[in-house]
Amino acid sequence: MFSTNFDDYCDFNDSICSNDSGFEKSYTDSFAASNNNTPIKFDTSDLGISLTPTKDVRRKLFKEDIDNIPEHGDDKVFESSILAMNTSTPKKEKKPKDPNKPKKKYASGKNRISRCKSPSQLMKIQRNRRMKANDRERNRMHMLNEALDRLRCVLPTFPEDTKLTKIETLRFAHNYIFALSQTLESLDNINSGQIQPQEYPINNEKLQNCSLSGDKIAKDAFREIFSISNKTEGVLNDGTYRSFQGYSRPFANGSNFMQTSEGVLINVGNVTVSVNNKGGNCITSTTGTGFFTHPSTFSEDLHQQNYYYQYSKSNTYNENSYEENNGAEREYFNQKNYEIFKNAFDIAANNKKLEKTEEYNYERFNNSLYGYNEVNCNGNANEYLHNNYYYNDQRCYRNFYNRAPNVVNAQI
DNA sequence: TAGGCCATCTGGTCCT
DNA sequence: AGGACCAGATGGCCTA
Repeated sequence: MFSTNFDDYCDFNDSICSNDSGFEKSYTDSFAASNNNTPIKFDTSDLGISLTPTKDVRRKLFKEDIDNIPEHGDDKVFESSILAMNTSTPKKEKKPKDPNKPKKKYASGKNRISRCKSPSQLMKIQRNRRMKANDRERNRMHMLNEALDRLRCVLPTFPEDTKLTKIETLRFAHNYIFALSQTLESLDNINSGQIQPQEYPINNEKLQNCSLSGDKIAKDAFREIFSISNKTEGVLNDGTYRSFQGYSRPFANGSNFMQTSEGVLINVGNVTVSVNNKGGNCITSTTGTGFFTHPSTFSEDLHQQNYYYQYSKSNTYNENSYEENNGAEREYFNQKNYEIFKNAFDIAANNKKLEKTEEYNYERFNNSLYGYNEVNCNGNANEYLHNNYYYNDQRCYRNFYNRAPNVVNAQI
């Protein structure tokens, strides 16, 4: 059988395994091919030596694999097994050789390494190369994972007990960056005076196509749909839209942009970004083909939830307490909002509809205290106050826009 | 139990 | 020659 001395498999130098990989020297190798050309591995832990990784290595090997390893000493069988190793990567077409390229002055590849080497020596070299390559590959993947971890950390939320998958992290980052960039750009336009109050038609066909595709809304698509470059709407005077609601449709006058005394509201295809200069920001997402609401936003204690999240621990609302609690105590991103936010983007990206649940109760809200109607729009003080207060509660606009309930949203 | 996610091994390819 | 990168294969863990 094979040697149990690690040095026999690592006879070049200690640099074979890097020091910073977080792993001890590992050894799992493919020595031969079975009858069906499946690469064979074996675990040297059975040999009484500790060569298996000590952390995060879950790979275990089976006895039947070991049984297929050729007997030690039969170098010809061993070598032919190596040569017969199956390759999983399809071969690519080789580039034509450059006739002007000077020839190498020495033998290369297998011929060179084979020179003056016995088969057993050759196998040692091959194994050590493989070990080094495996170690490098592990380190490379670890660095990639570390980069993903750093990306997770800079996303707006990262609950302690929840971890985005790799693909979720990338998708979430893409959407988040886009939403923020659009917000910044719009704010710049306001500050520079490029945006002037005016109406313009929206390209509903392109908006629909863009929304149905489930693709991420790219900048060009955004401009094409909304012609946002120098057209938007100015501040409304009647307070109708002071509530920071998310829309998947243009606002009442056809614009996708709205500025109020409390911030700005921007429609970006599937995503609405609200930047509130007092009470926090909001990102809302819809599929464009229907609306949906995270069930949790329909719970009876919504009032208390919003009250707590937006206005800290204050129990009553008035203009004074609003200002007083506009400080660091406010919890802008919590577990609940993270899930809603993530779900919103996920649904928008995949064009999925949320299944209705028993928690949907349309009638309950039609005449609710927070229901939105034309009277409210025209300035009923009490209702307006509530609408303003529940700026991330989409229910109150359902009737006004005659749309199905509703959207998912999140406060950031 | 199937499917998703992940870590790891592996050989091929490209480049220095 | 050797390193980086890639993609296929594999098996473990977890969850619905």
